[in-house]
Amino acid sequence: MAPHAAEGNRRLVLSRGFMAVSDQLINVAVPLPVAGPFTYRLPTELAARCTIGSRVFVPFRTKIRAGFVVPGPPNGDAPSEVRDVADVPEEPPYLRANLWEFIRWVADYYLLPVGLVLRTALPPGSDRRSRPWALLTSEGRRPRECQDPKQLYSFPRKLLKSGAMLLRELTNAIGEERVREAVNAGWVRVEERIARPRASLWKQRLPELLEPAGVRIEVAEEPPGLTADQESAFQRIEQAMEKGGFNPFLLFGVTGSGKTEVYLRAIQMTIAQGKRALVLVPEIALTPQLVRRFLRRFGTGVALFHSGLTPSQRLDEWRRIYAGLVNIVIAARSGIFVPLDNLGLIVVDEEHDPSYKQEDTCPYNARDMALARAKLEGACVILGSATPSFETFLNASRGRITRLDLPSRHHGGALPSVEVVDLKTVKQHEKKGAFLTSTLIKSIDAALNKHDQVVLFLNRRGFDTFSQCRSCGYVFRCPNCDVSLTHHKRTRDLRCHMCGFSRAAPPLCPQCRGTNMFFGGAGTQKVEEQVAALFPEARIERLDRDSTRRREDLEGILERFRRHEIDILAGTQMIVKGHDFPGIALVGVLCGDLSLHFPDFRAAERTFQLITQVAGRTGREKNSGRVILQTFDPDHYAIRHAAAHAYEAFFQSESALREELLYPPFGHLILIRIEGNSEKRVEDKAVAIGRAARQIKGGSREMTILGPAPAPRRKLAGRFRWHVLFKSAERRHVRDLVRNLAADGHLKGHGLKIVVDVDPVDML
DNA sequence: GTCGTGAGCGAG
DNA sequence: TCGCTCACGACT
Repeated sequence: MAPHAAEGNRRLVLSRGFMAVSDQLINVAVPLPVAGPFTYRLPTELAARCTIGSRVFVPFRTKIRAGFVVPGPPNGDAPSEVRDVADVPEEPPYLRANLWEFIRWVADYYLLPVGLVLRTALPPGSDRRSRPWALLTSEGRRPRECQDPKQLYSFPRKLLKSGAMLLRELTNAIGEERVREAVNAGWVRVEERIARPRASLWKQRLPELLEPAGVRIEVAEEPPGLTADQESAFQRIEQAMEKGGFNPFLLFGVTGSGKTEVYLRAIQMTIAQGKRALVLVPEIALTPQLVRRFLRRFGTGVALFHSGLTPSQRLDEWRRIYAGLVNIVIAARSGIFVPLDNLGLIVVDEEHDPSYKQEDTCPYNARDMALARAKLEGACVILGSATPSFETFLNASRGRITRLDLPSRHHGGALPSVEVVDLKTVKQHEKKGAFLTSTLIKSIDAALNKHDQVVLFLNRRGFDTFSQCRSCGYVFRCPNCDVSLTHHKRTRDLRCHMCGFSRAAPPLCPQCRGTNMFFGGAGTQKVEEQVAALFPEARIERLDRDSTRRREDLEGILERFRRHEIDILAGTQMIVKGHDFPGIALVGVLCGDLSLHFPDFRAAERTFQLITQVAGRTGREKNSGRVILQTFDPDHYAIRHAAAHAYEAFFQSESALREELLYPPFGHLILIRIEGNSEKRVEDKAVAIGRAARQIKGGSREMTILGPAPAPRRKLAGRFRWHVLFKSAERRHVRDLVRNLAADGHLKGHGLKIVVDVDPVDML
């Protein structure tokens, strides 16, 4: 039995350890980018506190490190001499079998080593490793005055007193040479030691976790009544939940249709069934309103889990979740791995948001994995959006996901009318580089006269998009990232938006020594400035990554806007996220097609989503919502359909293109991203992978190999990037190709980072 | 991720 | 000829 089961908390009671009859073999997964699990022998004396899911300390290569006992038969490839588990800390088994099953599923789907997924899934501090210690031998304790004079040096007091110290400390104290001599003389011996976590850690902190201080929220508020649409959507969910099992829904509701209330009802139902709910939101820091609403409704049984927390806060939340002290978890994408047991519902809010996709060493898409996890756990899923991702909508139209519509706004407001302004026909002096046309200026004026609020949206940040010499055409570029630098007037410098590089803005062109440097273009700062010049009476604020470095800045600006202490809010994509402001009468999209010409097949989808979302900021609760959509490309289908609020028409147009080119979800993509400091080596590797892939492919017409090619952002944060893209109508073809490449050792290279990105989202 | 191993080249 | 650096690949 567990010697440390927390009192009054049945969930933390350890199940009986393994039978302690004799040493037995167990499987251990280590949180490293290696495949696994590995087989170890569990000494009899450790068996009692060890069970499936336990953290164990095992010798792994030269170190002792943390691993996790996982179910399954011993590894068939294990050598005859397996090593012994070194220690088992006294704590509950961390890794429940269902979470492990999910981790394995993710690893398999994304072709990742299971240890890597395990690492991303674990709470902070669970991965520990041993360090070498210097131990004083009995020989070393003996007085040795009459020996060789070289041996007369004294050891640090610490070593003599306690008989052990970190090898590193000893080396610092007496030098590497003397340590070596002491070891050779047999006075000191080196041993790997891992600090055992204090058994009290789980026990001690739990009572305070049961009653988190200072988080008490006022009693749960009474839910408001539902509209007819909300009611019928909820009823479908309710029926499915009564039936139980895996049930995926797309909640397709226009902006302001009250999707959140449907989530809240579904969660309430989940809790009434004695189950738990996981709510994923794109960027928790950007949605304080949503979080507050959940806390108001459900009180203290809510945990927040996101990267903005400190490691110890994260661990505390993780423990509360693990211990079953919360019924609801609101989390960013990494929350897909929270140890929430008895899962009845997963909500993915704004499911189209690209931030659900993690791009770095462990690429996964939390939205897709929400479906996978719900399926494994037999839970219900609600994917909510006003502008569903193309993939989700196609799944819904194919009947794999049940579509629920909220076609009207819950306060009876109409969708705003959108007026398209063709920037091609507008005179240059009107635009002034800040895209302020006379139509827009007149509309702002009219709105301000009625004491209404205005939102101006520009899909870029900073003072300029770039800075150019008008004489010779020179453009400042980032030496690390090869993108044009942005001029910031306040700090009078040029900055790279990719890596943060900055340099002073010079008065002369470095190429032709001309004085005609042009810091033109448009950014939110410039917009703010010009609008301020045009409307000196108006209270104007800027909302972008620069003006909201800290989270409080963002909340402050949003709060003041809500209280109507700001008349005009100019901002970038941040403005698009689901903030609910009733008083916005006018939305100006300064240049709708800035996102349209990215070298990415989702550019049209993204543009449609951005315009639709920002347009949806207005016309709530009032009928007077108005949108001015300025664009150089008014005939583009993404712009046209966004202006007409015609999601399905957009979907049809996009469908034809995607199907023809076999883009997702008609085709399946795997991107191999190769990154490194030496472009030559990166390129060589990319070429080698491309060649090997074509060889494996042979004459097969089942798939397409694109590239190798330098990535659109060829240089990012000082590293060169190339990629190779595989595409096929059937998923298994590209998967098999990548597996073959990996088996032949093509997907590793020294000094290179090679990432296999299944279902890539950001291909820049 | 990390570290021991063996190949490859420089100082003695 | 010893010894250093660097790429490789395996980790139970």
